[in-house]
Amino acid sequence: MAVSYNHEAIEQKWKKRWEEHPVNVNDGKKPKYYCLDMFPYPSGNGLHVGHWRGYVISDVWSRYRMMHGNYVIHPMGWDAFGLPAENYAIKMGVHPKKTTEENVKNIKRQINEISAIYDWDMEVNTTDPDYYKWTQWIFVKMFKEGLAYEKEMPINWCPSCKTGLANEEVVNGTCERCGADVTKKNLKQWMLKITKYADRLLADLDKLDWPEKVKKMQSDWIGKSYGAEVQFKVEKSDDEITVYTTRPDTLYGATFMVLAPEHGMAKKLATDETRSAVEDYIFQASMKSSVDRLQDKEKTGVFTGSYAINPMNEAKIPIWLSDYVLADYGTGAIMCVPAHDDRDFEFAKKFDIPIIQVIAKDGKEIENMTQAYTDAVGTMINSGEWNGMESSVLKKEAPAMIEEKGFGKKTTNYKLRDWVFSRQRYWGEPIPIVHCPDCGPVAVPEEELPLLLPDVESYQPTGTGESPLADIHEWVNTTCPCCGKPAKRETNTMPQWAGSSWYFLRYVDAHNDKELVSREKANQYLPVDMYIGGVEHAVLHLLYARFYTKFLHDIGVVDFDEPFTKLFNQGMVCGRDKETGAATKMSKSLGNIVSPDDIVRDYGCDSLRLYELFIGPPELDSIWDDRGLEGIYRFLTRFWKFVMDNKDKQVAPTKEMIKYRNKMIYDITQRLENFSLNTVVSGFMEYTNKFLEIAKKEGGIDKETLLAAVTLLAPFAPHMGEELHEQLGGKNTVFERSWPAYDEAAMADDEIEIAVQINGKTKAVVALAKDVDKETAIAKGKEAVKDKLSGTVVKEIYVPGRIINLVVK
RNA sequence: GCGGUUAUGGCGGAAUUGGCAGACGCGCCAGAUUUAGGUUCUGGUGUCUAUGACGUGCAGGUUCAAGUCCUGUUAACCGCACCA
Repeated sequence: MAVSYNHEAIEQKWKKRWEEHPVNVNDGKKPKYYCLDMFPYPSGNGLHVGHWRGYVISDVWSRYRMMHGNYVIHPMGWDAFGLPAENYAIKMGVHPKKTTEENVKNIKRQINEISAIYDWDMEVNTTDPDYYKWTQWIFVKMFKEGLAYEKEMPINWCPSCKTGLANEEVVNGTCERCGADVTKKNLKQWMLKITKYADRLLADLDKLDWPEKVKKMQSDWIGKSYGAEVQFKVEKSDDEITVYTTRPDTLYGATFMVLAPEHGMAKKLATDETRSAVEDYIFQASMKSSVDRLQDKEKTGVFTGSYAINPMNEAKIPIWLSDYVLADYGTGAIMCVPAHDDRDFEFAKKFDIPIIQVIAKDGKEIENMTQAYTDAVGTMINSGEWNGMESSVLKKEAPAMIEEKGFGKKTTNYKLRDWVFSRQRYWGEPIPIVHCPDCGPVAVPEEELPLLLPDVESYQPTGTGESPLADIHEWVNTTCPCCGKPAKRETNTMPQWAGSSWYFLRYVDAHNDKELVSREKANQYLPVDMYIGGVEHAVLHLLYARFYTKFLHDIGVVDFDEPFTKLFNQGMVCGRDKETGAATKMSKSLGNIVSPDDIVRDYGCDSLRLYELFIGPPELDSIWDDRGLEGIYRFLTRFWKFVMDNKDKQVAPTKEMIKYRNKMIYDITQRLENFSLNTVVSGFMEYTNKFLEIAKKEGGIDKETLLAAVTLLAPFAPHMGEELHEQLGGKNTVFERSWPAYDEAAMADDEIEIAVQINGKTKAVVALAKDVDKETAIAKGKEAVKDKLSGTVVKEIYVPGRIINLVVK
């Protein structure tokens, strides 16, 4: 009688064994494969089963690559700067470093429960001075290259977190982290010139094997548009206003102009009659929060009293101010063509401004226009020398024509803004800059890095726009590295994204104290072949990491300029709402968190790993169900028994065993290659059931089939894989074995069951030889359904291996 | 508003190029084992007015044949949101 499945004993045994003899070793000859997880923030809440999902997927994939002869780089680390530790410090007075250490310890313990092949020699922690030395070093390099610069401007400000935010961190006008309404605050900030890379960040998306959705989100975020800048003279003045338009073809249809209230010319354009109204409007606009401005509402505006001259036809058009025009996009001023733009149409209707159509839809003007005609399709009318041209053609040619006339120039624009990089918080990398009254901002010399984050008495953000570091006078007051005179340190810290934008480089050379990463190692092991993580980083982290990589490429640190060749986004694991049955995000406040710790104890790591995959298609959100886990445990028990009961029977392989063995290898491999991991698990169940059936009939199963099944299962349930491999007489580790190969000839069926339909409805099933000819097949089909066949067969369809359909009238 | 994803039994979900809808698992029903419960094993399980008909959000269409293709439409979720 075989020993029954004891997950605890087996898992303990193999965890220990792997610790002594790691299975993933670099012999310097195997080709590398870099499989990366998005590294976690070491939260005090620990991991829940949702976190496990991505880690299990990446580990299965890593082990699968290993069995294809790769040396797999599969590291893990900690993105440990950030607000929760700092907020905890404010509340409890515990140093964030201490909190972080404790959390890392706990989460590392939890992650080890997964039994993934993480190489802890590569571990990095963004809050480790040996690590952030290089985060600061990159900043210094950017500063020296002119990519990091200071600017005073109104930035997004979270009044709750009391810090500035990047555009990417503002979600629907609220703070990405805490949900508070974001306001504007005028602050001197460090900025990173990510816009310099806009074109490359956009163009190189084509090189990436990423979900289309993510590529689309990035390209929308970069938001490149093509158009023209056109200069309009201001009537009775020497001033000119430049507008940006993507529809220069409609230039003759411009009947007014709108400037953002923040536009530099706004006040100047006011006349004596309009001055008070204009100033009032500008003031009101400045008081609105981002949320107010985003809200769907009627357009507001004020006439400045001034007029602009359309350079094409000398037409005099009124200049208005309105907050529907954004100050920081294009030139902050637009020409308005109400006939062909929805927003301009709405504005013109409200303020009774004339509407001139310049594109004839279907060859004629639209009568009683009730909405703008925005397609660039139709013949130009009311457009002087452009009359008769096709709008879509003119749209492309107009910028050059305008440029030729000297009225403006062809240009492109981006929605992407430079990255606001300063945070007025404590728990981040100090920005390594000294402000000297004479020399201006000077970088801390590279040999003085890391610039250590000093201890403070109070972690409380000041709220004034200064970081808590500003209160540490002995730290702030220093000397200028350039001229030696008294100077002050920059007191802002970097955003959490700084450390996570390059960590994947550091893993492969984590202990290098001379360089960020040695060029040899970087080029040998990178880029990342497979990056697995949640879709929530589609723009933030992934865009920043691409930017950093391109910069490091440009300064010669690495030879590649895209960090992540392939990206996979796993879906969330949700809880179920007890009342509605609807899927809800697992959260502490809803009390629907499932902890992996209990499950590992009760069912074992292998069960949890398989269930994380079986729960649903890996790219979709799924709902956790404890009963599903029971089913997996039953399967593993059955599989265990199947192998243990048959391992010593020494049964010679039958044709059927060989056939199903090959089919199993084929199916599992195909599904795995397609990342259809839920059906891999169902495949294991199906084939196990099939083999149990055969074993019952034949008195056992041949050893090669058992070994194939165990080998296939190993990346998914590694402990059971190892143990059964050993039980079957295998030496060392199952992961030394190559992934099983299949023989297509052996898996072919001699007979294929084919449905026989009459008028598309299945009436019978016949077994046909695999190479049967059409006549025989149809004859057999007819024979099988002869009782049900009435009328004349007008058409006979035979699709080999698929179907016989008799069309009867 | 624009863009995307999704919709299949009581539940989670299967279904290369259009080719037997509901694999696999959960749950449920019946039986075996057990003093009993649980475990395990065997069989069954889409619906209905059941030898047949109907069934993949809804309404049409193409086809010998549609979950799959086309047109329209609804709902849920996600992303962007006055970017001129």
